[in-house]
Amino acid sequence: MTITIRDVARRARVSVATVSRALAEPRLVREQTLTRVLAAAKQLAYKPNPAARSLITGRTGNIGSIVPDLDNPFYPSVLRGVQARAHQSGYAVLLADSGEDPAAEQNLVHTMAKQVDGVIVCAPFASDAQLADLARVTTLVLVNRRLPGIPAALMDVARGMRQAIGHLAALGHRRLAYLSGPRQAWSNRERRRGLLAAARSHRARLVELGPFEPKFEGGTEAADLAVNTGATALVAYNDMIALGALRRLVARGIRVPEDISLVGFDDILYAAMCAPPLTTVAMPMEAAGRAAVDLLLRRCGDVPPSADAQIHQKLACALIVRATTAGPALARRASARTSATRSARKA
Amino acid sequence: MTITIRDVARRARVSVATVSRALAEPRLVREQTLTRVLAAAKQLAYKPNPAARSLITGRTGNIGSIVPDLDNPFYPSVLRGVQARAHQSGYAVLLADSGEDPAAEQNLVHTMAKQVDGVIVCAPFASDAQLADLARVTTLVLVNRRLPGIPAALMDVARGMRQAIGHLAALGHRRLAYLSGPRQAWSNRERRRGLLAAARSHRARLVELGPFEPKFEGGTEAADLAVNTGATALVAYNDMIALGALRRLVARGIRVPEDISLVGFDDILYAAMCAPPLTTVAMPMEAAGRAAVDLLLRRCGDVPPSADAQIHQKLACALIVRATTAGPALARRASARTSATRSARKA
DNA sequence: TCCCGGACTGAAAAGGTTTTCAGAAACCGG
DNA sequence: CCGGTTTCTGAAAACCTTTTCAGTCCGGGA
Repeated sequence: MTITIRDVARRARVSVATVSRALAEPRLVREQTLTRVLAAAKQLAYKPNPAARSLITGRTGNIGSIVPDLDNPFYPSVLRGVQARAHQSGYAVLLADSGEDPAAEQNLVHTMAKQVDGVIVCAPFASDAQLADLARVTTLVLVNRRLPGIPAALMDVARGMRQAIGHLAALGHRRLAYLSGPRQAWSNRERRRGLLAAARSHRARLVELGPFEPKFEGGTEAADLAVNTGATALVAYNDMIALGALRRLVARGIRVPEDISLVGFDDILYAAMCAPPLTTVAMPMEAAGRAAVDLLLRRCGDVPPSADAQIHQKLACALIVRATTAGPALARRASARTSATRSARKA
Repeated sequence: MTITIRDVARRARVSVATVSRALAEPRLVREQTLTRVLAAAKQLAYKPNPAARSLITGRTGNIGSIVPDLDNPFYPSVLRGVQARAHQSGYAVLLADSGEDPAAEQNLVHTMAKQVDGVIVCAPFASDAQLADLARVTTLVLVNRRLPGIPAALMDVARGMRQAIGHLAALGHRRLAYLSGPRQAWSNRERRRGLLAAARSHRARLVELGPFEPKFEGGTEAADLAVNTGATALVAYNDMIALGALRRLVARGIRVPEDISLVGFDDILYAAMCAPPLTTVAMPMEAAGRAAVDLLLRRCGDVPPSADAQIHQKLACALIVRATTAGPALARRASARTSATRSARKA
């Protein structure tokens, strides 16, 4: 039933070797035979069996892709980039959701290893050692995580933070609060570091709150704590927290941005959809996905290794000013009217 | 370098056949040999080569999964279910994004066909004929799409719509507007049908608007048209449109739900996060993903086909009442104040 | 005329596993 | 102790492709 290379060979009256060559390296066969083979292949709708091919070549044409949580809109966006670029290069994508569990991540990579040419992994929680282990079992590319020796698609978080804090400082904010994400998360550490540096250079006071779960609920919790700190502007670990905080602030009658400013991080789809639309630092998630694939294919030797090939690719972030930031002067005036911010000033 | 079944055989001093049996059908080998083989396999960290295996068995252990757009939060949720269930059953998931293009869908299925045991596809736009074609090239399972003879994970949209309209009718609404999704989309046709039936049985007047792009922008457009129809309640094709409409209404000073009620469809993550939180019909997306995998594995013969096996699995939807619906009495009073709704009443 | 090289093609090995078939070993009742 | 099962094991075929190696054929130079 299933049609193989022998069928094509028979129909074109050549050997299987010739068919293989005609399809893989056309310049190795005579013009006349080539057309005969191609015609036969087309008529029979021949599709090479990838299992047989990969058995002998050792390559699979697949790329693994591990994300911690498909419900976090950040990752589907990365995936989109991965998927698009991979398909463009003739690769298929194997998807796995690790459920934020580093142990599961390990397992997934191990089981995947044999059926992919490499793995792209978003692993905010795994330890450096764990990742180093994984790099030993397969070709690994990280997204949003820097580790010496392992290729990675990174984002210029420091610059994004500088822009965000610069924006707030320019508006006149001097007292900031950071709504922290999970303490062990690499990206939280990195964002925090960027924030600290930026705050220092702008001589802004900064209090750190949290850690909070990087979800909507975490944000509502964060908001309640933040209003008591006297901060005039809040910088959230990510948009989910920011969105939760936004909603909670509004629910408590604290106006954004009049009473308090709010900056998110990531620029997920909803950041533009909420009311008021969220000022946030846009992370180039799709581009990161594409970059990761490029790095991977370069590593796999599919692409000739050019001398200037970096193993770390850093992508630009950009602050997107929407409607949750404004000057603190308004906030001070307004605070006389809401008990929430009044008590916050006392603190 | 790579360690094969022969290495295990040699170390356990048995034949490769025995190793294969020990790992696949342990009851076929003697206790004593079994432990020897298992020990050897473990020591060598032996992992069978899936290519070699699938070459001979004809099965791949992979499930293909095609979604039209990863940016629509509906699909990552489905994917989550697919992924979880598949992994649970020892299958890997091949992901592809068709970009809402039925032609690309065809291609993807064809290229995937050889490396998967079956494909789960969300194809709102493909024609029945196209899908029937695909079912001929591989084992196909549809999500959210009914077609005779092809297994599918469906959702009880009609019931969801009945609940939604019943809810609005109970609040006193008699004039509804449907913010339609893409005309060719199967789910739009189905939701529209459910809505028409429900509206009729509640003797509510219904105007149809659109079609709109099922995105946030489509919703803003829809809102502008809807305010002129005199409808007191809006039912949107999906949450993205509803969210867009919500934001546009609020921006125009039309209060939701006081001036106009709004019901979404899907219950994507953001539906609970916006302000006010969206009343919507929850679609069991993750459950649908799981159900699709179950149907697929049953079709593949992995699971013994029980007599009562349905090829169509229908999952329940449920209206989730949040804060965008209220009685129209308020709306009427309020309309005197906003020119938008005043002009709408004239229309 | 002969030899050499290049262009093209075919036979066969290799890749790692499962599965069939037949043979060996163990067991049982007689 | 023997014939007949039953249980267990091994050799080898099969899966489909790529790739190596050797060969054929042809033209051109000596």
